[in-house]
Amino acid sequence: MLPSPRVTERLRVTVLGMGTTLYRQVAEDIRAAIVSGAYQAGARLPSESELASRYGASRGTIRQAFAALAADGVISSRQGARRVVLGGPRLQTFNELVSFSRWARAIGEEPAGRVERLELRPAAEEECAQLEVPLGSRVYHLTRVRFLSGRPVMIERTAYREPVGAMVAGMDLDVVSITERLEDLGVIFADAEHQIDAVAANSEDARLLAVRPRTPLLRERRRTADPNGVMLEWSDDRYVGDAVAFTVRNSAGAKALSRLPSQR
Amino acid sequence: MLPSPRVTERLRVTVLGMGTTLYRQVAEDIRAAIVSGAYQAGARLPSESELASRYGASRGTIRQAFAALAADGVISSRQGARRVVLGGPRLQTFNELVSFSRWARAIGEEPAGRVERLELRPAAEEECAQLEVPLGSRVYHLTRVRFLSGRPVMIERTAYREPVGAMVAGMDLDVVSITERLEDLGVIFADAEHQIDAVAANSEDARLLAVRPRTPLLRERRRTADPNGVMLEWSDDRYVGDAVAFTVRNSAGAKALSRLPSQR
DNA sequence: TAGTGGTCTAGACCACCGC
DNA sequence: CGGTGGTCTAGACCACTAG
Repeated sequence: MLPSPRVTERLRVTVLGMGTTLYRQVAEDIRAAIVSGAYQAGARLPSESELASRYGASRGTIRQAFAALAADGVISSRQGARRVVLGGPRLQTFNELVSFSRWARAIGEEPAGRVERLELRPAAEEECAQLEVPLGSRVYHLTRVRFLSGRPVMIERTAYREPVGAMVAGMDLDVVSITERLEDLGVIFADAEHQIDAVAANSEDARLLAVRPRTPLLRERRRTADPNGVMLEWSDDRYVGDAVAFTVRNSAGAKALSRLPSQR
Repeated sequence: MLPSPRVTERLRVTVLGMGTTLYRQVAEDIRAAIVSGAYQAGARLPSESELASRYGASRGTIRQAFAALAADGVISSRQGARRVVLGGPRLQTFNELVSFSRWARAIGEEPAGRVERLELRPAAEEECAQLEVPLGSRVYHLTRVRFLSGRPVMIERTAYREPVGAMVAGMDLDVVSITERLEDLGVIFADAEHQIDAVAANSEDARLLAVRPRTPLLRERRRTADPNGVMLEWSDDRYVGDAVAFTVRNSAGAKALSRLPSQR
């Protein structure tokens, strides 16, 4: 069941701590109650007005909490009826999706990486288009094999736009998570676009991943931008087909996925 | 530029028409202005207060409009700074993602389908789990090859839960879009979960898609639920690897995608 | 028909950005 | 520092669901 906090102004400050907000707290309480099994898939959740009085909050705040859960595909709602719990796997944070290392640790595996190549070279035509830099620009290009608990599962080939490229070049490349290191340096990753398809392993892929040529690989090409929409990186990541899968939730109200005819 | 409607109560009704709401109208206006090129990628959008006065609306309504655009990955926002237009492809509606036919028409191709098998049989263990029906239940199982402009690009193997299965069985199966037909019959598809990975074509896949065995296929396994969270269908769709790709947008605030270690 | 979510208003205070 | 978005309140009316 959901907690029933007695809320006074003083207590609320105590309960929330710094940096938290009330609607996030409400959302987390509901999420926790669902994860704990108190609300099974298909269960009807408390009404907005009940939660509002229970938390001493206004209806708008409770609606913000529900909206956050709906955006994550955790609940559904229809006018006139109570909100309903949807089943399905827990979703990952944005950061876990951009950083292989964060993702690996989140699922209890030990991430590792081996740098294959790092070069500063003129960007290929596709890289210029994806990074939105002029033709002929030079970009840093990094190739790494990534491991989960010792097994090679992915090759990443990433082009970094300046000035991020220079930061990467100046890094100790044995560091496991380049993303986390960049964030320490003040780079903010805010928005990513993932394009997912299937390709056959070429000879380099096969060698680096220790699979036979023509083995099916799951390819994720990803552009990541900062909060102003400036492209920071463009990556071609190839996963061993039976090592990984992507999951997408989408609801009638939230369009996050699209299916594209492939150009090649 | 965004339109500057003079808003009186009377005019607003005229402009909006039936079934529309003000915040949707505002969102559509902004989206149209972006699509038209009036706001390029990276451009800063008008402030909430400016739009509020321009539409004669409250700030909350304008925020609802922006929230809808942010959920679609069209804009980003940070406290203290104007909202910014993000680039990227237009997203598809939920309906276009669940229905192959709708998707095909939306990208200007002619959809077609050839029924390979339709059978009523006991559900496999995985099907029971995915459809959330008891072990031993019988489900309708449909296998179809789908074509884009005459070329076979996908095999769908779909299990329908009752009572949807019976509707499918009673249908003229030469109908191109089963999904649309079901919606005519009152079935509402509200929420979908897509799991995407890469597999090698088996002999049946190869024969039906006219490719060589072991060709890489992009596999999408999809569960679709109604607004109450009741599972309606569970489908294993396999696309020819070079025919199709999926695109996902995700931002720091909206978690829709997750990456999973594969079980098999 | 009573309850519930959907939409909307008109305020308020704060944290943060950029000039 | 002024402007902006983030959070929150306390109302209101309507459309829809469910019993």
